[in-house]
Formats: sequence, structure tokens, C-alpha cells
Amino acid sequence: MSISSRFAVGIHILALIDLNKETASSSEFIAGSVNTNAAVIRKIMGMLKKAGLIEVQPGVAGAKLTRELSEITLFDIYKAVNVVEENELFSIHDKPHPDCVVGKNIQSTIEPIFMAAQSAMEKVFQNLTLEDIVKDIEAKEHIK
Amino acid sequence: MSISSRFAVGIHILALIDLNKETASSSEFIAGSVNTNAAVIRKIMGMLKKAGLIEVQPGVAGAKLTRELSEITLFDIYKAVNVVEENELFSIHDKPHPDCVVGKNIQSTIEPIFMAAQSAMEKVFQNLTLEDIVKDIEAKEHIK
DNA sequence: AAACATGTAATCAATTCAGTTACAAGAACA
DNA sequence: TGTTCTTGTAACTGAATTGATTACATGTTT
Repeated sequence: MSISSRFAVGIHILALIDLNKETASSSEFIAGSVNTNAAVIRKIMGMLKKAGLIEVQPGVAGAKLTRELSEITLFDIYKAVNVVEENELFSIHDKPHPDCVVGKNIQSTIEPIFMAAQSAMEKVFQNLTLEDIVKDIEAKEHIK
Repeated sequence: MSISSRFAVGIHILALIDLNKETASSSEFIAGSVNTNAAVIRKIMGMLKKAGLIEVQPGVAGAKLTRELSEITLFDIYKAVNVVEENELFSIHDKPHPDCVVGKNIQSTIEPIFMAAQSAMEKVFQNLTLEDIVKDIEAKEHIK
């Protein structure tokens, strides 16, 4: 099991749009940097657009961020690319036997725990923005 | 995407073994409570056995916990049933283009963040034991 | 009109999951 | 002993998801 790389690719796309903002980043260009097919990029960019993170126009190359880097959290991207449904990171077997002490109660016992675990994970992304990503990339460049 | 229900089933199995400890819990019996096939239960019990959480003997019905309830964390179960590999909850696209500022650095920038998110999630399970689960189930029974 | 862009649908191979069947091998007991 | 019940495992299935790919309609620019 592994969470789709759409999330990582989404971050990559947005960071690239920003760092390359003097020239328009076509889906073909981004695909080259990510190392995948342009259609894959366009599909993910469609999700980012739908979430209101970027502006793209059909037929015209390049996309623009709709907000400041510091106003886009990793959680925004995470939600945009739809890698994990709300409260469904962990799946629970359904219809456990209702006549059994454990079967009767296990779901309501486990559910809040799974939700807490998912929330703890998502909180990490809520506390980080694209600005952190871009600054980290820039810092690495300056060292070299 | 969703993490395998093996985790939830593993918790169910162990709680049931404990709450039903006067009588032996065969895989058939447990399967009835979980509402699945006995072979599925035996496969998961094999994982729990391999992780040293239970003792089972081929041919003889019933399994026993090897430790106190309070000594078995949900994280132990999580690891036992192998639902998420170490540091691989999130996947990152590989071979991003090395000549691109973003492509060159994105992996090393994102990796520690993904690891931190996974750790935050796992920590929730490290801080809970089977005792918490069993007590919660018992409490629900007493209210009714 | 030609060239280039995005949007989107369809298809494909690979992987994973859970369920199912089947059967070998161990254990218990009449 | 031999019947019966158990665990341990392998093999197979259908469903779902992922990422890649191809194709093409549509929009934009010159």
C-alpha cells in the first residue's frame, strides 16, 4: 500500500510553476521535469485548477498560482489531488457479527483512533506551505 | 487509496482472543465474528504469530496472547500485519529530471516531510495498547 | 490556415486486496 | 487405529487503483 505519487507530483508542479515564473511552463515542459507523460501532468493540473490553486487557460501555455506561496499549504495540495478520502485512510472490515461482544463494538472503538491517526498525519501538511518547499530547494541550490 | 483492513482485523482478532479466553477461539469462530473467510483469519494470525504476539499450534484450536494486553501496542499490530512499509506511506515519482532546479532537489526536500507525516500517524498507535481497546469494548457493554 | 496549447476520454499492464477453494499435516479422542 | 477437527499454505479469482500512453476535440496565437 502506498499513497499515490500524485501528491508529490502536485508539489513538484506548483514549485516548478513558481521557480520558472519568468517563462510559461507548458504541460510538456513540466512533464520533462517530473519525468512522466504530459497527459498525466494535465490531469493533475486539472485537479489543482479545480481546487483553485492555479489558473490555467485552455490553449494557452503556462499556469499561474492564485495565491502567495505562503498561502498554499501542503494540505491544500493533498486535498486537491485527492489521494486520501476524508476519514478513510484506514479501512475497517464491515458487517462484523452483531451478536459478538467484539463484533458489535469494534467499529465504533477503532474508528476514532483511525481518525486521530489520520489527523495527526494531515496536521503535518497543514503546517507547511509551498514557501517552505521553494525556500528549501533554493537553499540547496545556493550551497552547490 | 486505503490502508488494508488487515490492521483492523488484526486488532479484532487479538481483542477477541482475550475477551473469549475461557474457550478456545478457532479460526472458524473468529471468522464468524469478523465476517470473513477462515483462511483470511489464518493468514493474518500467521502474521501475528510471526511477530510474536500470539502462540498458535498447528492442529490445535485457539491461540494465546504472549504478553499482557497493556504490553501490546496498536503499533505492534500495525507492524505485524504489514500494511505500510517503513517510510513508504507516500510514494514519490522517481527519476525527476536532474538538470532542472526542481527535479534535482524535489525528492530530498519532500522525503523528510513525508517521513514526518508518517511518523506522526504511527505515533498515535504507539501510544495505545490492546488494553485500551478491550476496556473500551467492555465499557460499552456495561452501559447497555 | 498552421502550429501549438489544454482538456479529456479510452485503453493497457501491473499491483494489491479480500474472498474462496483445496489440501497437506498436526492433534485429539473414541 | 482411524475419524474428525484443527492450522498452515498455495493457487486462483474478481474488483479496484495506479501511472503511462494514445488519440483527439477544442481553444489560442500568429
